[in-house]
Formats: sequence, structure tokens, C-alpha cells
Amino acid sequence: MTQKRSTYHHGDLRAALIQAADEIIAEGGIEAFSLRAAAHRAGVSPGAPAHHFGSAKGLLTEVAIRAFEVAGQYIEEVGRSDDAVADVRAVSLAFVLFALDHPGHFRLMFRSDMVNRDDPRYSEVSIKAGMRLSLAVAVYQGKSELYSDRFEEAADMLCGMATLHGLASLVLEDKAAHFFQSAIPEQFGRRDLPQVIARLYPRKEVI
Amino acid sequence: MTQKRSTYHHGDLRAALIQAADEIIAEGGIEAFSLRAAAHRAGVSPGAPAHHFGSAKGLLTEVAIRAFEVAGQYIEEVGRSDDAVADVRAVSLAFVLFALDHPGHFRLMFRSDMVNRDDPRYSEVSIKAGMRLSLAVAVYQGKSELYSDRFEEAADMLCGMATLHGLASLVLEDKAAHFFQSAIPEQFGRRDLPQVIARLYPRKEVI
DNA sequence: TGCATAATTGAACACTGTCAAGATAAATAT
DNA sequence: ATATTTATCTTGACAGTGTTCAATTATGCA
Repeated sequence: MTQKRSTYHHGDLRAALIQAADEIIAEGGIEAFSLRAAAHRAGVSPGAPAHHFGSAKGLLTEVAIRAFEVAGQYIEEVGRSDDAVADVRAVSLAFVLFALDHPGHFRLMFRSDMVNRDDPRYSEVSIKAGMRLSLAVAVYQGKSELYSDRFEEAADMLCGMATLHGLASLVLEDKAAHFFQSAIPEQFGRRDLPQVIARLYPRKEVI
Repeated sequence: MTQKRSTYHHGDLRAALIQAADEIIAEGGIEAFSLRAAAHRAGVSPGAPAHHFGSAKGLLTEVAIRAFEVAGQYIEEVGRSDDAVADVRAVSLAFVLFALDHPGHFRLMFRSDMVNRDDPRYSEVSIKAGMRLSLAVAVYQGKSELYSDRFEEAADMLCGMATLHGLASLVLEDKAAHFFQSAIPEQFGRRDLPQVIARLYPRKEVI
């Protein structure tokens, strides 16, 4: 990793820096990251990254883009059946599990102060991953198209996505446990997620 | 604000620093905050805050605590009727409106790297505000008690809170607009929130 | 009044991201 | 093959950050 290289030129510093930053965030979260630390890990001087990414935000944007791709894989890997309920459950679970498996990356992805949301590649990949999610929600909600021109359907989509986003956040930040204090013997954990999501689809409310 | 004081002792530097930090965050968001900037605004040297708060995290924790209190006021101010649906709608709207009115504070409140979540006062006030929210959700969901010992009810509570949290986040981060691109003539804004929340309670899903 | 204690300063330290000037290697042209 | 341009990386600097500590100043208490 940090071993000195013989050649003056690195070869593929750009990729090496992205990987270094990725590893740092995977190991120590966002707080562990610094541009200098990433440069050091890639075995290069502090000023080197500027040439490839312009700023720290530029480098982190690349890391976030890759994280979105991984999240997309999580969602894609759950087989698409002809059962809309099973699908939306599997996809939702995959999303939350991604957040738990990659907490540092998940937090980074939505930090607009660390990531260049204007970057077209970021927009593309984030929308793409979001579509995979929302498509399952849309199908479950009985829509054929993703973006309806009916306000009510758009609102339902927003609420559906909001629930998933909030669920991942709350579970990740350990804010979910206290709801279950008297409901389950052990501490709330990822094994309980399927049951929680099963309450979400179909959602039957009695009032 | 920044005018030099005559006396060596400030008088109530602790309160002044909290207010300074509060104002900075209100005006320029989290990014505008720095311990030194807050000290400067309170008309005091950079090392002074340490004596009162230990660290920057300590000062920001106070700001977050006050933000939770304000959020609690938002929620409390909406009159409690005997209509559970109207109540949970009003309370939910209040929560999202708080996020839109105080974006910097809202983001701070859930940033565990900037705030001391172990601080008992933080725990207390955050739980308290959360209870105001979840109580309305619980009543709407037909529960008398907040923390059920039934897994299903706890899961429903978690999902309900997750939806609100996610809704506030998405709207705040401008991620809600694109769901409505073809559904409403203008850009999605806070005036549309009541209608969105009206879709949330009661939630009727047809599948 | 004298003394202990609290509050604040000012300078220092180790960090951070960014930038410009120079050094080096690689690519390209002649 | 040689010369020149271009890309890449280093070095050193700058302004900024949070935190620490000895020294300074004011307050409260005996």
C-alpha cells in the first residue's frame, strides 16, 4: 500500500487514489478520510491528487459513484420474480443491508458537502440506483410507469422512497433499537429486518 | 456581536457562544461553523470555548439540544384534536416544516460526528421530541402505549418514524422534486407537503 | 485586605486542503 | 536518435482548523 515506488510516475495514480480513499472510508468511515491520508496510502505526495481530481470533493465523488454502483448491485442481485410483494421486499431489504454493510460509504453518498452532486456521472448513477429501488415500489404500488403525472401517485412514490431511506438511516444510526426494547429479547439487529419489511408490504392499516 | 467588550470577563460567555454558534449555523449552515468563528463572533479568543465546552463537539451539542427543543415546539404547537388522522398529519407536517425552516440545525441534530450523542441531555431531549412525533403515529396506528411488546407494533412504529425522517431528508435535500416533474406545473415546494402527507394517513394500498 | 479560584488570553502544535514553482518522466515530433 | 512538448509528481508554502498550556486578569470568598 504505502510502500515506496521506484518510478517517479505512479502508473495509474488516479485509480490508486480512488482505491485508497475507498479503503480508508471502508475501514474508518468518513471521519478517517483526509486527502493527505489517501495520498499517503497511495504512496504519493499531498499535492498529487489535485492534478487528477482538482479537489478532495472530486476524489470523494468518485468514491461515492462507486458506492452507488455497489448499492445498485445489491439491489440487482435479488432475483426479480413475478411476485411484486416479494420483489419490493427483497429490494428494500437489499438497500438497507447495503447501508449496514457499508456504513461509511452510505453516509458519504448523501453528503452534498463532500460530494459533487452536480457531476453528471454522479447524477446518472444515483438516479439509476434510485430507479431500481423505486421501480419495485412502483410495481408494488400498481403503477406501470415510474414517474406518474398524477400528483397522488407521485406522492406515494415519494413516501415509499422516504420510508426506505429513513429506515436505512435509523437502523444505521442505532435509532431503531429502542422501539423493540420490550418486544424482542436481544438487541435489535439486521436479522430482524425481514420481519420489519414484511410489515411494510403490504401495509394494512386499521383506522 | 463582535464588538470588543470592556471587561476581561465576558459575563455569560457560555450562553454567548451557544448563541453565536446557533446564528452561524442558521445563517450559513454547518459548513459555515468553526469553533474559532463562533469565538470571534462572541468577541473572544479561540481558546476560550474550551473552558466551557471542552471541545467543539461540546458546543455543537448544546446547539443541537436547543434545536431539538425548537423542533419539539413545532410539533407541540399544532393543536391536539380528537381526530387521530388530523393529528398525525399536523404533527408530521410540523416536523418536515421544521426541517425546511432550519436546514442547518436539522442536519446537525443527526450528525453523530459533530454532536455528543452520549450526552444525557441530548438523549433526553431527542427522545422527548421523538416521542411527541411517535405518539401521534402510535395513536393513529391504534396503539395506546408508545413502546409495545409486540414485534409487529414496534415494527410499525419504526416504519412510521422512518417515513417521516426520510421525508424530511428527501425534501430538504431536493430529492423529492423529480418525482413530481410531470405531475405539477411548478417545482415541488413546501406548499405541496400537506397533500403528500394526506396520502400517508390513512394509507390505503391496493394490491 | 488577602487569597484562592474561575475566566480569558496568546502562543504554540499538529493537523487540514489548496496552490504555485520546480523537478522528472513519458509522449510526441522532428 | 534527438529535441521538444506535455503530463505527472514533489516540494514548500499559505491560510485555516481544533486543541493545549502557561501566563494574565478578574471575580468571589475568607
